[in-house]
Amino acid sequence: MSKAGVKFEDIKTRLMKDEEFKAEYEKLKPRYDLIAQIIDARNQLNITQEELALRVGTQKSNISRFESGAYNPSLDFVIKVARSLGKEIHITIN
Amino acid sequence: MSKAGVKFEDIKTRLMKDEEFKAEYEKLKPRYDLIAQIIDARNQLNITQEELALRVGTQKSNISRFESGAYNPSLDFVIKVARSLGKEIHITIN
DNA sequence: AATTATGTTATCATATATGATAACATATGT
DNA sequence: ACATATGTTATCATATATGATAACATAATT
Repeated sequence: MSKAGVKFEDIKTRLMKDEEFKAEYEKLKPRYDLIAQIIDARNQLNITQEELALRVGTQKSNISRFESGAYNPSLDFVIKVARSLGKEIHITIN
Repeated sequence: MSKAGVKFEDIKTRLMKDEEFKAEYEKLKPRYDLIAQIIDARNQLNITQEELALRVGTQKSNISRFESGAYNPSLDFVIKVARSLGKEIHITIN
């Protein structure tokens, strides 16, 4: 047990956290990527969250909530949003 | 109003239904396409719904329910399933 | 034909997504 | 600085996704 320096356990804990973080990130990435694309598309069209909400048939608060990534949306919801922006959604696995 | 033959209203109704059907189909298509890909992937790996359920951390009945398209799954759920099959999921809009 | 593996369907409990409203924060324009 | 537009956050009610178990159907294997 060295008095000074970094303890192995600490490193391990930290690496573990990095691993956990990475795994968590990988899991969330597709969702965040999609959200980014949708925000992009909305900005391209120069429409507000309120206008998008109108098209989708919901409230601006809900669009904000969605764009913030605060929860895990259903497939149909994201499809609805994308189509309200005049976009088709394509999902592939490989 | 012709006694015989097809009435315009009927055609209109039918076309309307076709439109509705088409719209409904277009809305559901991304979901069904994804499910088809996942069933494909599972078959490629030659694993059962039960094995997939095990990997996902759920029950075989739930995988069956999902593959049947009986409901509107969350993004995270489909991501989880795809990754349990060793696949990454890619979502793009355009 | 009998047994086993696989998939389906129904049902319940629980967690969470979604719609909705309102209050607030912040940016934008006059 | 004020007013307006835009986005955020909290909260509630309701619908629905999800986990779980069990009973059933059907296919596959011996």
